[in-house]
Amino acid sequence: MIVLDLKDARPLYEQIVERFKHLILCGVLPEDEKLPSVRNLAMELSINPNTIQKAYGELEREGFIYSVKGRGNFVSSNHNLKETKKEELKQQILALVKEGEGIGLTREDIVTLLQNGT
Amino acid sequence: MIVLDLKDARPLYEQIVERFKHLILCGVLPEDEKLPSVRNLAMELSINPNTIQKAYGELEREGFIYSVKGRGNFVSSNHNLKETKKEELKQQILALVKEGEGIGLTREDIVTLLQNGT
DNA sequence: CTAAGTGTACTAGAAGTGATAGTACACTTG
DNA sequence: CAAGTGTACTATCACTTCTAGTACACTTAG
Repeated sequence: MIVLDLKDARPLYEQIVERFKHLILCGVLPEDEKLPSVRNLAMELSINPNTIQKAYGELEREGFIYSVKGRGNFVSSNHNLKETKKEELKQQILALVKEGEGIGLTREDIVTLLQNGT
Repeated sequence: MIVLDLKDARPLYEQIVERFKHLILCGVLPEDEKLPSVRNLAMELSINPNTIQKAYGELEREGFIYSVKGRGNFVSSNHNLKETKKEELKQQILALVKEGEGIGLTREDIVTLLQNGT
């Protein structure tokens, strides 16, 4: 379910966070689905349980999952998360487009890009 | 000319590199313009000369500037750099759009975004 | 030629972050 | 009760960033 890239410059816990965010936003992990336990996932990925805990802590802080002592971590409702993520993506795209305008990349170029991928 | 954000999570040398890249790509710094000397800029920014040297080394490695011993660092020709940067931006935008499609962000949404900024 | 300014290279150390290792405790479930 | 779970804590190692200081070769202005 989770794949790590040790050659990636980003920290392991960050990769785990991002991977779970994606799985949750795309609906692969439905609401109230139980995530792998801290110790299980650590075993599976051959990394330290503390690293998983750090990732889960971050996911909880950002509202993607909720945690129940003694039972496990579970997926939160993802409707609001989706809308937030959509807005975030739009702002990121807009920022890139604006950066491009400074060096001669037109909005027509972008529309063309969206149409045929070049 | 260069402004540092100490609260930024990114390393100082990386901020310097990005700032100069922007100034060069946008034409603020024309071809063969002389950059501030390592020691001068370090003084001005109140940071260590080694940090400037690291930034200049990176800019040279990436072809944005060239260095002449005893004289200084100078801006390279920026035509190819611009084209490369444009392609890079287009790929980044495309990647974000594809990510958005997975959670229900349509290409029409993007076109609307480009038209009126929302 | 000399002095000042320049790029470059190197070592050393402080501080912060990421990851590991190990332990401990409270809670839930079977 | 036993096993599995989340959580918290300390200690340690490795790596990166940044600073500090030194040294040397080159170019230019005087």
